[in-house]
Amino acid sequence: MYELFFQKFNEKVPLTSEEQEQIKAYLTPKKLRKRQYLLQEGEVCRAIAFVEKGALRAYTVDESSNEHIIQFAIEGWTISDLYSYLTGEPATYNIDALEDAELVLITRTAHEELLRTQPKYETFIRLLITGAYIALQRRLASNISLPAEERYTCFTETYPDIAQRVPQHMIASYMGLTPETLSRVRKKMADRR
Amino acid sequence: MYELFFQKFNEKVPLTSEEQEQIKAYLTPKKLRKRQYLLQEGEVCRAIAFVEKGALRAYTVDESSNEHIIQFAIEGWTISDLYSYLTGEPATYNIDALEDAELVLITRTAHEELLRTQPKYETFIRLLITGAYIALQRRLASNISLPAEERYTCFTETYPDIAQRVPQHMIASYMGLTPETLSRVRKKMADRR
DNA sequence: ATGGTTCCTTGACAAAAGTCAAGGGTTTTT
DNA sequence: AAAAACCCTTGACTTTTGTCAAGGAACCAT
Repeated sequence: MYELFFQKFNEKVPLTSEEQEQIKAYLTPKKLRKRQYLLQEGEVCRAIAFVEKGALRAYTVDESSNEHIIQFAIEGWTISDLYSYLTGEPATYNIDALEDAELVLITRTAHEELLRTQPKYETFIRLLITGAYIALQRRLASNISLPAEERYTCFTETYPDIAQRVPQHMIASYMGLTPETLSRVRKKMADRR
Repeated sequence: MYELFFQKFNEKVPLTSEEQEQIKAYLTPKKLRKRQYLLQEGEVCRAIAFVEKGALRAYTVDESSNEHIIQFAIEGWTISDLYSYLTGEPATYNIDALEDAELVLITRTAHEELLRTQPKYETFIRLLITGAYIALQRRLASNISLPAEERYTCFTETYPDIAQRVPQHMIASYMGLTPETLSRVRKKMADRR
């Protein structure tokens, strides 16, 4: 159940098996069916979810009830409303499963205990967030400086697995485009070959 | 010289004065004149810069030699090409001073020493990056889901100080707009009052 | 002081993206 | 097996944004 989680953990910070058992005691497994919510806007985000299996997304809904996809997460990645998680403020994101999923949850209390007692956990989290920050900065740079087509190419090259598993209209939303526009961009690309 | 740096540090992680002196020994002060580079694309980013005074920006230059502003930093904030800093890869950003500036540099070697020897430093860095990550996620959300005008309003409300100190065309670039478009957006807003 | 940047604005036009509406192919549900 | 929901595509049209060009104000440097 925790294989991938500890694989990723060990890649960042090697653990002895005692440390691993110690940490494991704080983790909560959770299964989610497709379309089930992990978090709804307005609730407090109680856990960081590491994806062992399946796919999830985080999204907002605006006044015109358009969905805007903030983030995808598949095997090996984490997802949460970090702001809500850390501050206890109501979440602004919804998170739900795009496929049946198996998660490893780090609840807020587990997080705080682990930070207090296990220095390697703090290092792990620091590296995790640093990686997420760098990835996000790339995404933002591509968003403000590239035209739609290059943004899409860039996305499919960086995340070929997500591009295949997720409906196109969600990818459009992730890139800040309408489904129609992405459809046309793809057509134009196809016509050129 | 390090007042603001340690003020911010203590807000996140309180330090004894011995700890503070210990950390201070690893820091490097640096002054920068307006228009001077802190980092040029292709170099390796050797330091995280904390701004004690002044204003800086990070930006990329594309094939058509358009500048795209990735980040601003004024008093109390940090700036760097974090990816280059951590991996030693050549930087993809340029960083320069928009006003005469006083910086506190954390060099890569200082960073590693501090991580090894001073647990509170790791906590400080973790909180720093977490804050940056959350801010970036907000910026991205506003970028993909809001029209230009609301994005601009949101920016000026969140960073009124930056909005006033920085040339408009840089703010346009930061938001992924041309200077002309931002100028028109502002005109439209002004006409409505 | 003056000549040169830099910065902002405006106009006319072009390109990109959004909106609305319809249709058809899947998959899911009942 | 039929109905419903979902997803993608396409067309016609509108809105938003970008591009190119010009001009004027403010700031700088010699």
